[in-house]
Amino acid sequence: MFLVLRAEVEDALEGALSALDFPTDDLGIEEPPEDVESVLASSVAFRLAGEAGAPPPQVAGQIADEIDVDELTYVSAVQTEGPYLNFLPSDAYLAETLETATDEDYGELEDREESVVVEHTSANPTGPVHVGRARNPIIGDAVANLLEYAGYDVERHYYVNDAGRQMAVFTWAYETFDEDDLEDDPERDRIEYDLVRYYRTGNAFLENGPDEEVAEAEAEIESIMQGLEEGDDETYERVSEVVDQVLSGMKACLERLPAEFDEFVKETRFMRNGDTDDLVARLKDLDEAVYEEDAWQLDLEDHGIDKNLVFLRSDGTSLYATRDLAHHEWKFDNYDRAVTVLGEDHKLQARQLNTTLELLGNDTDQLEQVIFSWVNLPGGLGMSTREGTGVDLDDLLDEAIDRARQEVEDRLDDRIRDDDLDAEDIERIAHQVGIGAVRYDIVAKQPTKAITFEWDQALDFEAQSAPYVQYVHARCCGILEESAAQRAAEDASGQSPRAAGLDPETDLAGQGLDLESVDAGVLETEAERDLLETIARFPAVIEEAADDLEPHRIATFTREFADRFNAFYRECPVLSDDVDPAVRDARLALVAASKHTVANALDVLGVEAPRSM
RNA sequence: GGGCACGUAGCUCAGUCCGGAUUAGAGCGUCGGACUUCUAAUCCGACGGUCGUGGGUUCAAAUCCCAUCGUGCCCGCCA
Repeated sequence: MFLVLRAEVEDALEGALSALDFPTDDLGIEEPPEDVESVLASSVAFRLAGEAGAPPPQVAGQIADEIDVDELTYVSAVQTEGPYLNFLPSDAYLAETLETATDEDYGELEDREESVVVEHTSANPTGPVHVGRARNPIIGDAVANLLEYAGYDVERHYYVNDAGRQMAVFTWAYETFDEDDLEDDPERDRIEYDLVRYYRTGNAFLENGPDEEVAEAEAEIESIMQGLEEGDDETYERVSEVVDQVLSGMKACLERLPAEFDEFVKETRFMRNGDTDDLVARLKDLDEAVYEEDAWQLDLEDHGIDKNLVFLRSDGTSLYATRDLAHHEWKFDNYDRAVTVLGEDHKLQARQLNTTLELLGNDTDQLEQVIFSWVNLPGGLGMSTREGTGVDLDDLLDEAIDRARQEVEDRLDDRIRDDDLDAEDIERIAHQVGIGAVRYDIVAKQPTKAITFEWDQALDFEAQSAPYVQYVHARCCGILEESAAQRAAEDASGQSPRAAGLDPETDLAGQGLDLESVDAGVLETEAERDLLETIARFPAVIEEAADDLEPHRIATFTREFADRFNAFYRECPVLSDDVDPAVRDARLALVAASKHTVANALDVLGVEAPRSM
């Protein structure tokens, strides 16, 4: 509804400005501070003061006079406050917001009939997913959800680096060493924890082993890479045995978040189908192509990139970057847009990729990157799979769930709501809260900022965390369930004509509450109106966050929303006996609207919305 | 050395792209309050900030420009 209101205000303002012969290129539309009654404002009078030869407040007055409020649907009045123009919402604005928000899909924008492939995580299949990498699936999943809500047709891809030197090393190590050669037991009973030991042992051997044996190993690794390059089936099978096993374990870990994918795209696919060879041929034809030190490279200096892009090694094998170019052209063929979530260490490669794709004649406007900074351990220590440093995501999630479970149990005695949580409920809540807290903590921050990982901070269940927002959802459900129970009781005693209760799992249409007869006009308190205005903004927040690929804005919204809801909860009883029935119904609709808003906002973030907690 | 990002209360962060509403917002922590009333994982109040620093542009700068300092990342025939 906010989007419609904004369009209406823009039209009205533009009309008024041109009627007064003022320029309309900058309408100065902004959102007013919290203590101002209006939902939209304009500071355009500041800029027009010089031209008008009058002080800004006077100009604002002129403009306000020029706008005929009677012609507007969602604006009830245009007021000036000094130089500012304030647009106040009409009853129709609030009524329609209440009505549309009681729909379960509230916040989902119209289908744009545009496909987007979101590639994220794409961690090399070398071992367990650690916390340093966890930012990628958490942000990536949220970006994909966000685009889906914004009306795009989204596919989620994990690009599997199964052709690089790392995998050749891994394959060699896996085939060469035995269980006896490995120093430690697996840290966890899952395949990637088992196999990563070979990878670590192999890398240590290559670094410190006897020269002669290392040379032999290198020869073997080289032959694996050559085999892959030539499309040799046997080599592919050998490497796949390692890749598929490790990947299956990583997949299981990511599913705990859950971060799920529509497709795991292997880079060997673009070697085996000939795309990489074709691409290399086309790259060689570019003006920027140079042959230096026996390797084919692209000199991108004229395009602002100092570092050459090597696309064919002196031994004739392709590189990750080469195959990624083929990969991206494939994306362009199959999707309207492509979004990639990358760590900041890949920034330069992303620029090279972009520039090269453009040189190859692609329209790179359809390619966007979301860059995030690294997660470090306290003391500035990094996380590495090869070296085995870092916190495993599995451990973080286990710890989060344990702490959440403890929290639920500690609070059990103090609960007022008589819904008797059983063991299964406790486990459910522990999972929803624990994992939700981890995801929220990461997705709520601007990805460009570096994060230092600290247990207590990541697992803080207090305000500004997932549980804070989840609690609002549980409160909504509590009220709706309670109302259902009350109505059922009334009906049983013949006091109420309404038989159906309200099921918080579904929307209100078709339930006992007759939305047609709900009158938003009875919502008169500031708390109610503030809440409704916040609900009204949700679709606009989705749109803006999606345009900029910034899911953290949804998290910011959930906090503002939770604040507003808690104010409403404190000041406006819904089910008390002394509440007028019309007010009660309107407030129930408001609670239902709140529930859908917060549930869907959390859904975008990939955080579950508990019915009780 | 060069490139890119980040620097806002003791701590963790919004706000910065698109400059505007006499006191720059939250949370944590500290201190003090609120559960006979739809769940207190909540709420109310107090304390706490030269928005890294210095210039500039502007009627107006946390926000734009320049410089500078600090931190992170990158500058491989690795991925």
